[in-house]
Amino acid sequence: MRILFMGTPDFAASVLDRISEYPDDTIVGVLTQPDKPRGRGYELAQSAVKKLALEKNIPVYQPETLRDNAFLPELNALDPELIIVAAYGKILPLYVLDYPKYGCINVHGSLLPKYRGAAPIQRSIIDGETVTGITIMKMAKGLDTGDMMLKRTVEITENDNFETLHDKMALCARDAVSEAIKLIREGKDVYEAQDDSLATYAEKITKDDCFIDFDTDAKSVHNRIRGLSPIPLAYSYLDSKMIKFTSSVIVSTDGENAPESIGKITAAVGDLITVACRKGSIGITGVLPEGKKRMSAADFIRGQQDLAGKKLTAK
RNA sequence: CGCGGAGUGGAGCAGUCUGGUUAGCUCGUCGGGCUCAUAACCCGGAGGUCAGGAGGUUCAAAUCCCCUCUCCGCAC
Repeated sequence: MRILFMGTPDFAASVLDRISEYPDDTIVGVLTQPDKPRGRGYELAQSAVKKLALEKNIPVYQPETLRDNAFLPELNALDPELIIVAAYGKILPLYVLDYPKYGCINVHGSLLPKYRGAAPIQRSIIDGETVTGITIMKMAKGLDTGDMMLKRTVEITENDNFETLHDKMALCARDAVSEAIKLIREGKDVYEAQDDSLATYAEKITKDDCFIDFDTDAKSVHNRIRGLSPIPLAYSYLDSKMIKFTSSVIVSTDGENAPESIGKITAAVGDLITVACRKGSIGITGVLPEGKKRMSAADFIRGQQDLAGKKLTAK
């Protein structure tokens, strides 16, 4: 089958890595987001998918826009029979969706119709979910609203963070996609409509999402920290400097704390910085201070004086 | 040339603004002691050309000036 792949981040690259190995299929091309000046010094950065595609000598296309038939000439030339989309980051116009004989298949990182949108993996951890999964669906006009073809569940353990869950999801996604391709090839693909009334949305993670409000229970704080680790990382401010948290443990879930002590560092001993939440307290085990490198709580404590008693604040 | 922080014994930091005795702290490490025992405690030791430049200023530079390299945070 002639397959056109569309995707951008790591998650998508993992899927591409798998399907590009199948002898029965040919990846005729890859669409990914254009290189953009990113990072310190505004250096041009290539997407994970682009890097992989270049390694595998797959033609890469990086159109700024697909609208107004902008990609139609290339589409005609590539003539894909199936389009597979995984976190591409652009809306596909109808002329693209309708082109391939077998349609456009999307790999999404949640059990739809829950967590439609850009950041399902992070959001599911932040919300404290214990199960999530991969859904393969036929793409429709709306955002992640298409009819579903197959689902695979993935367990979220208490110690999963964005990275570990992401990796599990990526592995699962590769399997799901290859199975989907097989079903399509055999004509055994069947679809089920989503129940829109159960839909929830996992919006893109913003800076506001990363700020930790300790005025909540310890578990929520922990979920936020792990859901955003190792990137972009949850943060707060200590002595007017930003400090991010790379990992944490729940110290206690009980005990209401007085409003004035919320966010206060109650202890900084060994490898644990204990912070009071509204309910219970959280133990920070890894930090990234502004201008510094990632380090363990123990290292941070060593270099600080009188950590205990200080307060984590909003700016 | 987007903004900013930082390079000091193995680790994390202080000292730099207001140059000047043996470069300090919390750990780690090595040796010894105490102890039924210990990651605890006590004593002692090793380990640094203060990122680099046979640069500049000075009687004197980790500290002030210049150049290079590297790392990092923000923003995008």
